[in-house]
Formats: sequence, structure tokens, C-alpha cells
Amino acid sequence: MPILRVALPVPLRQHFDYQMETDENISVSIGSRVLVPFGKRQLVGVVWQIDPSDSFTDAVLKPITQLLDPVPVLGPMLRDLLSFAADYYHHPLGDVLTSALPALLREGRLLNNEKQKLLQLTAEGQSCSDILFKRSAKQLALWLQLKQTAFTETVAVSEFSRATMQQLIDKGIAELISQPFTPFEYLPEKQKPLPLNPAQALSVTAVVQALGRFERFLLEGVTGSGKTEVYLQAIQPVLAKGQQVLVLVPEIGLTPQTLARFEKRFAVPMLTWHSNMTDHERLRCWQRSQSGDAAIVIGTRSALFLPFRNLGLLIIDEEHDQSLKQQDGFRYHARDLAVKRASLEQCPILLGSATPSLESLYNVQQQKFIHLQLPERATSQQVPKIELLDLKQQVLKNGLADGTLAQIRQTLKRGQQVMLFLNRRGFAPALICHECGWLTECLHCSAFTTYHKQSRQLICHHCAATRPVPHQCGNCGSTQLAPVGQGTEQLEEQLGRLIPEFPITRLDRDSTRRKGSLEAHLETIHSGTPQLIIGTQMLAKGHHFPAVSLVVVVDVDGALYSSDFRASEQLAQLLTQVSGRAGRGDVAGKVLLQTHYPGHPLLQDVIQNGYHSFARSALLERQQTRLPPYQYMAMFRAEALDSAVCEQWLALLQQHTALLAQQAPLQWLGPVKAPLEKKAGKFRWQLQLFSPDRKALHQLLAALMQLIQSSALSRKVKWQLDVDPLDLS
DNA sequence: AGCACGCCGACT
DNA sequence: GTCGGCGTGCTC
Repeated sequence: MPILRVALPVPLRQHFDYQMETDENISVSIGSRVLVPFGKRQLVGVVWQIDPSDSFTDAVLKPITQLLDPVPVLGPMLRDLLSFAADYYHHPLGDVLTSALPALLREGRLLNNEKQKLLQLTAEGQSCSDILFKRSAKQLALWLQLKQTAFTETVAVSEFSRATMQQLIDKGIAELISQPFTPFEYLPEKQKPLPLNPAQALSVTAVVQALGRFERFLLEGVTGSGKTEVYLQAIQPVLAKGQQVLVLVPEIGLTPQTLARFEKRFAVPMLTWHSNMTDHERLRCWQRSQSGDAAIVIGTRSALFLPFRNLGLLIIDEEHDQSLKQQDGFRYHARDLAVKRASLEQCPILLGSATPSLESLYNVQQQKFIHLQLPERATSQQVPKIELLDLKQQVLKNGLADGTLAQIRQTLKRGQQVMLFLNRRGFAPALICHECGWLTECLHCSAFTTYHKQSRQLICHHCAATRPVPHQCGNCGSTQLAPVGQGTEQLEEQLGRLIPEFPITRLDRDSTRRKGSLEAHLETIHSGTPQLIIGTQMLAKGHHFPAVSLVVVVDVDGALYSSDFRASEQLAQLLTQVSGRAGRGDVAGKVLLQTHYPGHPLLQDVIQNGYHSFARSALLERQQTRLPPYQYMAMFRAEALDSAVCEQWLALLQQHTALLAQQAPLQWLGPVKAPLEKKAGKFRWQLQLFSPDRKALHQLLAALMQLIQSSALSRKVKWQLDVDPLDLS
């Protein structure tokens, strides 16, 4: 009787063994799902090993309840990738496996009846004449189309209608047949490729020549330099070979545009993968990837785990973007795992960005990545001018200098749009008491509560707790409470007063909460009428606003002196990305940075020499300060109601680290309180670990994992390990 | 993570 | 007298 080692979706770092009733007709494979009894419940797990040499012996093994897959859901390549990921991120394998499966598969749904429905003519439909349709133009049109080619049900419904389709079926003219997905059929492009400039041509050639083997490319191209065209032309020969392409994008906000551009070009099945999909849509996409029917998938982070039948090229767009790293649970970085996947699939991977991460530029230095550069804008458009506006000794009207206001007015009067960037939503970051200086604080976090004027609430942006706006100071009882600082809501209100003759569109999480309101806002912006656009981070990402010719960054100072060593990199990326938003139409753009530190070397460097030069000096600084990417880093976080317990628990890990540091190159920082010391009522501490030697660091992590398992204190804290952390808060 | 067992405070 | 709080232990 075979023994199955099963990875289960539990946060336990162990496998569980089961036995399987022998049945001549059924054979299990590694990578298949099984339903097994686990304590009092039934869980779906994945067979990870058959007849392990060290199987569980303490008692009689329970038999599995049911074998769910005759054919493995996870093939050898994905299994390698996932087990690599579980090792690298020191995350329980069962958890990793299940996070790579669509929810329906995770829940145990059987796969065999999931097929696509194809609408085709019946024999009668083939031979009938068009007289049948003289009273229905719609049915005639669909019938004529079906005479050319069969449709999938979804296409038929979207291009005609469910009613029309049903009428043909009822007449016995058409029928829906179930058909398994099959590898896509390559059809030549619908649209001619654009002519390339020499740098683009060189990049395309480099990638195309690498097809069929593992190679890593970093495509660094300023905004508007035609990265997408490089992607498209690198993709074409992959499709022609019948291979699939995965394009990872940081956020779904970007996908409709990218998808539209891809769809105009290629005549092959193209799918998106993102968090707004229903479970059914996800399963379908998963199956179409596995069957080879999906030629191109454009998706966010987790699309990395789709089971491609024959992957020929991986593209990561905006590879510097932080949202490629999962920030909770299984904290993987999609870019890094994608490189691993490409090496397993033996295909090239193309990372693209206007502002590459320092990690990737370091990999270029180390000659791991091949650097492809697109130095010029593909169109004749000018690069926007960046101007610093010194706020020192300026009378600030509502957070904007006189000079800024004047330029905003001018631009609007010229009939162009102005974009104001302020990464703080709400009306004001806090309320202050005029008498005693008391500030409105969150009751559960060590943070102030943001004043939201419209909704008349104090909201904590860390734990989302809300409470009504107090009338009196919580300390002295004074009624003199005033907002301090400025958020987008306030900026909108004030600009509405100062410049009443132009409309304002505000884009932040509050103004786009309602479904469809983001799209509505984007539409008014794209109409091109002169207007003020106020927004947070949301604005900086990927949207093309051709009518914007002036971008104002209201406050850059916050990021200039931050304790987070990545803050300067992020600011430089943000400034460069934001300036890429200006002047994409036929007018030259301008970016205005308001700052109290116009002489700050970072600002000077980015403005005068561009991102690339900044990155070079930033890398040097990282090297001198021995920070990533020059050292490998990992971080333990602990949180608990009792602050001392967190510290104690991390101190235990730190002591063990110190012990091992006698033999291996290891450094640590901590235990220290997290920058946000208390969140949602819990105290938070962290311990940062560094090593120039990745192996040494990972041996340390493995040792600490053992220590954690054997320590009773571990149950008193909620802890997590973050390998290659990006967010240090 | 779930889910049980188990031992101490405020309620029908 | 019970309902239920969350500490502790276990899952092949």
C-alpha cells in the first residue's frame, strides 16, 4: 500500500503521511490533490512524495479520503519553483502550494468538467438559407459569422447577445458543444509593428536571440521611450513558435491600457489575471494557461504561478514597483521568483522600467543581467523640465507657494491640465489644540488620526478605526481645535476657492471607493478639458494623461530625511515617474517640486543628471553603508499585546544569531521597536538580520526557525519572517 | 490555522 | 447552577 506524503494548507513546517488503498485502476502522481482527514476536518492537500523513506511511524497512518486529480495539478516545473520559494522565504510548503492554486482548486473542486463551450452551426445550420433570418438582422449576422468560424460562448455572448445565441440554438441552427482547451493557434498580427529606433531594435534583437534559453535582461527606458513596442516585438516570434508569454504588471489599474494595446496587435487568445476576478474566471484562466490555449497572460503578482504548458518569454513591467512583493503571509517577490521560473523554464526574462530598482542595477553590475537601454523618447516629444521651488521664507497660501499658484493659473488658462501630487489623503493628518498643543491620536495605534472633513470623522490610516470629530481638546477641554498639515481633501477645497473657474478632479482612495468612480474620474481627465487633478500615489502609476503639462509635487520633503534606507530610491523613482506624466501630448511638460531643501543632493542629482545618475550614487552609498543589495537581509517581526514579550522573544533570536555570528559573517540590528510602535492595539518589534553571504543568512534563518519551534515563548507572539524586506515599517 | 479540552467569572 | 472567556495542545 503506497504511503503518500502530503503538503497541507496549515502553517506547520512539516509534511503529513497518509496511506492509500491499493486499487489497480487508480494510480497517484506527485502534484495531485488529495482530500485527507486532518484532526476533525477534511483538508485538500498536494501529494509531495510517494513512499518516503522516513515515513511517520508513531501510529497507523490514516487513509486518504479521496484522490482528486488523475492528472497532477502541479507539474514538475511549478513544483520546483514552489519548493524553491518555500525554502527561500522559509514559509511552510503547504501554504505556498495552496497560495499558488486558484481558490476553487484549493477547495477541492474537480477539474474534469471545466471545458470551454463552443458555438457552432448544426448540419441544418450549414445548409439553410438566409430567408430564415429575413426578420432578424441580429440572427442573420451571427449566422453569417458562424459560417466562417465557430465562436466560443463568451465571444458569442459579448459580440451578439445571449438572446440571439439562444434563438439560433432553439431553431436547431446552432449548437453549443463542449470542447477541451487546446494549445492556441498562431495567427499573424492584426496590426503592423511600429518602426523601431536603433536602441529599440537592438533590444528586440537581443531578446529574440535569447529565445529558447535562460537569459536575464533589464530594459531601462525613460517614459515614452517605447518599452511597450519592444515588448510587443519580442513577443511576436515567441507566439509564432507556439509558445506562451507571461507579462507581469504591478497593478490592475494598468492592465486595461496595456491589454488594449496588446489586443490591437495580436490575434491570439489573451487573458488577464488580477484580484478583481471571480473564482470561476480565475479557474478558467488557470486552465487555459495549462492547456496552452492562453497565448498571452497579462497579470499581477500571483499570475507568476500559472501553470503554463510551454512558456517562451517572461516580461516584468515596472520591475521596480513595490507591489510586486507580497506584503503579508507568504512574502514573495514576484520579480525574483520570476527570474527563478525563467531559469527553470529555460526562457528569457525581460525586466522593464524607467526607474529600475537598485537591486536590478546591481545585478547589471554583477553581469547577471544584460542591460538594454532606451535613452530617448520614441516620439519627438521633449523631456519635461523639472524645477525646484524653494519654500523657505515663502508665505505659503494653503501649502502652495505664490509662484506655484501663478504657474497653475497660467497653465489652466492656456487650456491645459495641471496635476497636483500629494501623498496624503484626508483633510489634515491631525487636529491640534490651540491652547495646549494636544493632537488627536488613535486609541489603538501610536499614530495620529487623520481628519476627514467630508465624512466628519477622525480616521486612523493604520487600523482604519474611526470616531467622530471631538469638539473639545482631550487634554485641556479647550474648543480651539484646528487642523494641522494638509491632505488631498483640503487641497481640493482650497484650490476650489482660489481657482473657482476650473473644475477639480480628486483621485485618492476616498474619492474612488465607489465601484466605477475611478473610471469615471479618469474619463473626465481624458476628455482633455482644462482642470486641476489632485491625487495621491495612485496618480503616479502608469496612467497616461496627455493634456497634463504641469505637475506639482506639493511636498517632497517628507521622504528626504526618512529613517527608511529605501526612501530616497522611492522618491527618485516617484519624481521620475511623475515627471513622465507631464507633457505627453504635443506640449512640453514641466514638473514643479516644492521643497524647503532645494540644495539637497538627491534632488539635485535627479534633476540635473536623471534617475540613472542618482541610482549610481545611491548604489555607492548602499555599498558604503553595507545595505542591500550589497548585503542580504531578512527581518523578523513580532507583535503582541505585551511589548516586553515581543522584545524578549526577538532577544532570544538575537542571542542565537550572536552565537552563530562567531562562525559566520552575520550582523543584526535589534530588537528594536517598529517605526509604528503600536498598531491596532498591539505592540510591534523587529529584528533585522544581514549577511554578505546568502547561504550564511539562510542557514541562520533555518536555525532560528528550529529555535522558534522549540520555544514556548513563540506562541505568545504573533511573528513573521520577511526575507528581502522592502517595507521596514 | 482550526478545533478541542479545560478551568475560572457574570448571567438566564 | 450554566455560558463563555482564551491558555494550551494536537493534527499523519
